Amino acid sequence: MTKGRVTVIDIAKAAGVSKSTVSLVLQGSPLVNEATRAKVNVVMRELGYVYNRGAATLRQTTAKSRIIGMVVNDLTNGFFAELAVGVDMVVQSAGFVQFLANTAENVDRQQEVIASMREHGISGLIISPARATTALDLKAITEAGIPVVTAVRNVPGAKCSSLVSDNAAGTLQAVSHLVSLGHRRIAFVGGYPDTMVFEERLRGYMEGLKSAGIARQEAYVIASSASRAGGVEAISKALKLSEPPTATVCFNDAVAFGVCDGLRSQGIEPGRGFGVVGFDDVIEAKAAVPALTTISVDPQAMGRKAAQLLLRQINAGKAEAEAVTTAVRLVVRESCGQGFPARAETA
Amino acid sequence: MTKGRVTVIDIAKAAGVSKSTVSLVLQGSPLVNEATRAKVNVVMRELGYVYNRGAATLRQTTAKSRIIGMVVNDLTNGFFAELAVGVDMVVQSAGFVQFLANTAENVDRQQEVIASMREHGISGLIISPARATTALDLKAITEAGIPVVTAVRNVPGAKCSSLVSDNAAGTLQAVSHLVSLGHRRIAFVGGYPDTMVFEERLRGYMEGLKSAGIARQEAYVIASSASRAGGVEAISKALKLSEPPTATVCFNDAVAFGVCDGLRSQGIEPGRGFGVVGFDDVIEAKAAVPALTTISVDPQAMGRKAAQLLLRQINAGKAEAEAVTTAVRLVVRESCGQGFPARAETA
DNA sequence: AAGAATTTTTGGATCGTTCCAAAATAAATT
DNA sequence: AATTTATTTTGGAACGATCCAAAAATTCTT
Repeated sequence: MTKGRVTVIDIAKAAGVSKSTVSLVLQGSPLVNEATRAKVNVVMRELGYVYNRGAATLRQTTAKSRIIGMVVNDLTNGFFAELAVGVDMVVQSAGFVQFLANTAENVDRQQEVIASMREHGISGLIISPARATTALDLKAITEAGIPVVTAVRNVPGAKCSSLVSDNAAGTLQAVSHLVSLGHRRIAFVGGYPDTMVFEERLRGYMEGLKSAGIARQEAYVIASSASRAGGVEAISKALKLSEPPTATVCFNDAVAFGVCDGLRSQGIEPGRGFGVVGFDDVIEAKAAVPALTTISVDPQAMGRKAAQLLLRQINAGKAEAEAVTTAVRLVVRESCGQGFPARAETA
Repeated sequence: MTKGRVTVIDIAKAAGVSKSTVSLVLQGSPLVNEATRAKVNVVMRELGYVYNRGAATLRQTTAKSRIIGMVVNDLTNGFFAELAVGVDMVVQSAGFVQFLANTAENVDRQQEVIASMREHGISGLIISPARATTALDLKAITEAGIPVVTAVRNVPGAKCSSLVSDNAAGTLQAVSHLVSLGHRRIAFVGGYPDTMVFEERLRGYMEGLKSAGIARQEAYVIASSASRAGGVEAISKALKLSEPPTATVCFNDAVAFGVCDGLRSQGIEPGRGFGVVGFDDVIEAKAAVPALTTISVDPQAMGRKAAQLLLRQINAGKAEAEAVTTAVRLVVRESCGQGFPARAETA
């Protein structure tokens, strides 16, 4: 409408002050007289002024763009979507905006988006790295002094903060729970063995068995894709064993659902004699039938925590790398039933 | 390390050319001699130059920030996460980055994030609006000449392009399918009646009944929240009717899953005599047991389409509002079984 | 070899903001 | 009234890139 966009100078002219004064108002400086502040604000509203943060960022040597980058390996997965939502929540209320990019586990794409984000001058980066990410991939950005927090998965050797859930503690709790219900033939199913998360969850499972005095059985560890389909596939293998398990600790909830599906297709109802425990506590876990007993990670809370960690580092100016692990807890619902052997079912 | 960041001037000095030449190289101009271009590129790499897109955008009157805004009402919902992923795909490969913000159906928050995005100079906006959004909420940004595309839900009266799936056609197909299987008592369950999407899907359902010569029954339309829990709730109401339905067309897949849960808890196995059809075709629909017959919307494809539409408008410079509806198709899987009354089940 | 035509390079000026040092104004003190 | 002190306001000069018109270097003509 009015040629070009409205700038501080237009405001200044219309309000009868200098551009410097307008700038002062913009930053909420206490130096400016209340009356003029009010006048300037009115004029800004009237002319429909919109702040040009790019120009501001350009000038300010020290200050930041108020943009944070969020890179996620698989937004299609509810867990990571929740993570992003958690980040978004605190980032938004701190007056930042988030760049969000999905890498679909593709490291090249990941590098591209990080580069692109840097061109836009992000003040910090939260990344749930693609599977094959190495410390080298993050070197450029960390060396530029931009605070980086890895979430969910960490990148060994990278000079940045990390936030991972206490995976081993989780599966250990899961095993103990199953043991307390009387189970002894407990399998660990699902997940890709070459990831650190798999390794840690498996370790917790092993420890759980050991502390219960149960001998470890090679055949009870069944890898598969970390999806519902993977769960179906894995449980069908498990049930073909000469001594099939009576319970499974699953790599994650998606796998656990698949396990339930697979059990049902064999005429076994999960939660009645057969115990299933998941990992992640995704939203559907509560609503499923039977409701899934699982290890709660609360990805949204994790996202919030990651964002807080990052913002703290941005504000501090100095990025001291911290490694934080977030606690995890067993949520008992219905998928492990009343114990094993099956006790009386109530109506 | 080196004091401050590396700028074109540093490059120019180090390469023995003027900053203008460096700028030309940056834009891939054909005016510059191949030899010097190579030299400049080498120096840029050596000094670890990163382009400052903010500065560039400031100067260029015409050009754009290469940022697009993406505002989503509920990223926690897999459907919208898929939508965002679709947008991200084409946006990324067009060399843009996306700001992504979640509004959690909160219009105030939505307005804040839009304002914030404008300050950052987005070149365009894709929005899946919060439920209570009105044309007024989008007035400021559309009037500023920024191309806007609404996706999934549209905002009546807003001067922007819109992309919605053909909801009525979808439920109509669903009803026809159920009718062809022999069903006559078909309910429509789930969803909030005050939304346009609900209205359209309901309309398709009505039309479907009508063209099959089935009388409409008030009691067979059962609203509920558009979630799994809502589905459980709605089906339990439906089953209490004196003449309970033998099939349901569900507002969306989440509701459909809830319906399946609810049926099972009453000892009815979905797909064996009782037909369930969903809407959306979320990722889990295929993997569920029984696999869900549903209307496929392919949110990711929709996201891609929305992004293409937006980019076209950004490139055209002029934002001619278009209303696009994307086709929808019935995906027959297992949740309607072999027909009604139940035919022979194969092993 | 001189001029014309072409290719390549180049200094300001500029985008919209913030910073700085200094000026203008108002209030308080002698 | 003349200072001193505190409060407000203000013009340039940045920030890092792009644009423009014009200069410099190169190649082509005759």
